[in-house]
Amino acid sequence: MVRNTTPEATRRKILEVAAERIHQVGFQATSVGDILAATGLSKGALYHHFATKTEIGYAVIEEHYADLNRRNWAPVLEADDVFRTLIPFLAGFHQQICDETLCNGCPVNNLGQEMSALDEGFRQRLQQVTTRWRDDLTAGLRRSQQGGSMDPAADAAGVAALVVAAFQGAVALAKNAQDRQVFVESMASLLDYLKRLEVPVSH
Amino acid sequence: MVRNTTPEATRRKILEVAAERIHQVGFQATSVGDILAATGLSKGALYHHFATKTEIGYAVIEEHYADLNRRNWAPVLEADDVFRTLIPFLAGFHQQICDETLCNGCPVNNLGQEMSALDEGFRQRLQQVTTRWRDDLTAGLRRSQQGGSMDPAADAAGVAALVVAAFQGAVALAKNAQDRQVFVESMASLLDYLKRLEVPVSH
DNA sequence: GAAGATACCGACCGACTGGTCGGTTTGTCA
DNA sequence: TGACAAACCGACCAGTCGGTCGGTATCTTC
Repeated sequence: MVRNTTPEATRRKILEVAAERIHQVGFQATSVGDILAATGLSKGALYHHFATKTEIGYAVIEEHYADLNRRNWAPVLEADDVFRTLIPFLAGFHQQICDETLCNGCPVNNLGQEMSALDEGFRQRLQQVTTRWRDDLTAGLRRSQQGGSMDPAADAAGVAALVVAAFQGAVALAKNAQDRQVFVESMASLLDYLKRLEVPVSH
Repeated sequence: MVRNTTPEATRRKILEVAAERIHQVGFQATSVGDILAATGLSKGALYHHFATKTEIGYAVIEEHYADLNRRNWAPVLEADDVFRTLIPFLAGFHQQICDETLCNGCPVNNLGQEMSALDEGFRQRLQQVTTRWRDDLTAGLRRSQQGGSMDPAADAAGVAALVVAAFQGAVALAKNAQDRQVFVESMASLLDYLKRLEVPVSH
């Protein structure tokens, strides 16, 4: 037996497998035994790194889903003109995402619907991810309003809330229908709205 | 012991309790024992009326959630001018719904996120409810376009998809945040969009 | 009023769950 | 080199779950 010199790798492996399984079937339907089988680890190893199954769930949110969400939306949130970047981003989103990912739904939304009523720790962590996402978008849209690309009369916080709600809702619809078409349709109308908030470039 | 002369009442009781529990904590977290305790029935009675726990879930969707959704949206979907009715409906929705219901989320969306990846029967039944909702809304909007109240250039199916997606997403956001404010904000922006699709009444 | 169906009872069952713990191997450091 | 801790092993445990089944009481039908 070769002792693992980087126990951190074991921890990461557990989290990776757990994140995938949880995304696919949810937290409750993911058993500790499943994670063990998929990693090839023993129960002792797993419970050496995590005190409970719940803590694995927490860690998955904090160390996987939070980053995943931020990485996905980074091109928008870190752009100079968030509003102008948002439009082509949403328009092209359905092409950059594969069927499998879309049909598994948004991990944050999935977990939220499944767990937030059952465990306050889940709820708070998931809410934090969503709130940050929405806050960052709001701040970006405000900058675009000041920069003159977005209608200053619009409520930036409201638009951000709608974008997040519509996005998550559309992914959920597509997941349930197992069909990306409804996602594309919803986003098309959202884009139609956003374009109406666009201020033409003046010279 | 007094034999129940209306066994249908027993069945209804089971479904009522199950629907409430499932709405609150989800299907997996609702145990048969919970339902038994809440109804005061015996296990034998329950399994006399339903073959499996899963079938109780199916029946709850078909006999409770489907109707619930249709009843809630009937004022809009059965109106003469669906588009014009939709706007005040959405604007007033957050007042007609109590905190508890809003914070439990939409049953259809909750169950969809939790179960559609686990059981095809759940997925199909839930999809049917959502699809019907969306189709009815699409048809109504088309009528409003023909009637002249809604911009005929807009894509009715897309707008309907956005309304459903944004609505479900906004409820989910409010549930996770345990705060109706984000729901109100999202709906306000959705309304802003819808108003832009409104054709002024001509005389 | 006998026979059979319906409604219901609850003790019991096997499967599976998350979690424990005594033990073993391996690396580190004095 | 010996002591100690970290990493890991896996048999085992108590509890819960969905589901079964032999039985009983009540209603209906002939």
